[in-house]
Amino acid sequence: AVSWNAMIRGYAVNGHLDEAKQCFAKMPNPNSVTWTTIVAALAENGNIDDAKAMFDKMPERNVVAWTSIVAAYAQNGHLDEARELFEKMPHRNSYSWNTMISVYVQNKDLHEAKRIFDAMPGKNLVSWTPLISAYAQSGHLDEAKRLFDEMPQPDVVLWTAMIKAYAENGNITEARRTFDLMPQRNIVTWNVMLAAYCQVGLLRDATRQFEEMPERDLVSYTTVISAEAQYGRLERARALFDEMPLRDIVAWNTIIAAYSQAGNLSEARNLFEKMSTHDVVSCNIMIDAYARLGYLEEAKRELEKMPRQDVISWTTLITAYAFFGYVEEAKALFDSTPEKNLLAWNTLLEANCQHGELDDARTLFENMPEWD
RNA sequence: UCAACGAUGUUAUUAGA
Repeated sequence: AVSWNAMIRGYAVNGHLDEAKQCFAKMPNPNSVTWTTIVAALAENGNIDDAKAMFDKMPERNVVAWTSIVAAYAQNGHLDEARELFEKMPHRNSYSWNTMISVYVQNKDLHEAKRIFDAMPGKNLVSWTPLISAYAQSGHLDEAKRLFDEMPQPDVVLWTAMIKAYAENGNITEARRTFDLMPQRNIVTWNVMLAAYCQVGLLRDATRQFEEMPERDLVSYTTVISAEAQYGRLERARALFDEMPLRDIVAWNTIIAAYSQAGNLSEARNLFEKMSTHDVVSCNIMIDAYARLGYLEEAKRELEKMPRQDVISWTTLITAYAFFGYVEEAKALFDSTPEKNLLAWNTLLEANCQHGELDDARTLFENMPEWD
């Protein structure tokens, strides 16, 4: 069973869900590990209903199974169901509690995260780290630091989170001090420091950091490529991209976005066609590449070609239509959006206001399911 | 022994500055 599980997991992490399922179907005696692997894999690919169906079919459900279905709902945006299941599960271990903490943190509900945290018995580093990050992200750097200082034995992950916390709040000096102070660093630590320099536009320091790093991975390259592009140094970005020993989809997306932002649609498209696979982000970048130059039809066609769109695909297109003055078309697109979430409502509302269609804006506003 | 939790890179909107 162990080797079967390894196979299934291998397929799952590489996105080969069908093979994973086939393997599962052929397997003589799936155990609880197998079931949980499948549930998690389904959820990661957005099949929350299938994941739940699997969970319900399980012959027995242990803490791990319960925790993964909780995480599954949360990953797919069903926060309330996640919470409900968390309350309902027969036993909770630290993984379960920690999952709930980071779920609330990801949903920017710091209060609820804190409540779970306070109620949690036997907190560990994994409980503290997301909370500290959340404080920093919401501008409460002092509180983040206070919690950090309370930790007797911070590990690399927590130290690195603290560097990020300083960097996010623009304190590059403290970020660097922390970097120098910590007992050991790993590649993520180096990358965070690298990104910190990039974010504040210290590209010289970033480049030096990049060269001094003990090793460079995909993230290191992509961080610098993106930064160079952002500061208008497209040539350098491209040179780095070409220099990469390996390129993943994020690296490709980054360089394509760089060309798009520079208005070089033909090279963006050229690279897009050279890629072996596209994900939602790649397509969104292309939609934007067309849209920002006013090629709205092409942008729309790109969206329609996508196997499935996300909020960003729609807002990109709707905003572009509105931006170029096609408010009616923007509205039509909005109406064809499968899920009208707050973001899309706001986008359209904004469009109406900008073009002086205040009556429409008011009607829209009054029909919104919620406001922020 | 294999499964579920924390730190890093790419796309839109708005806000901040």
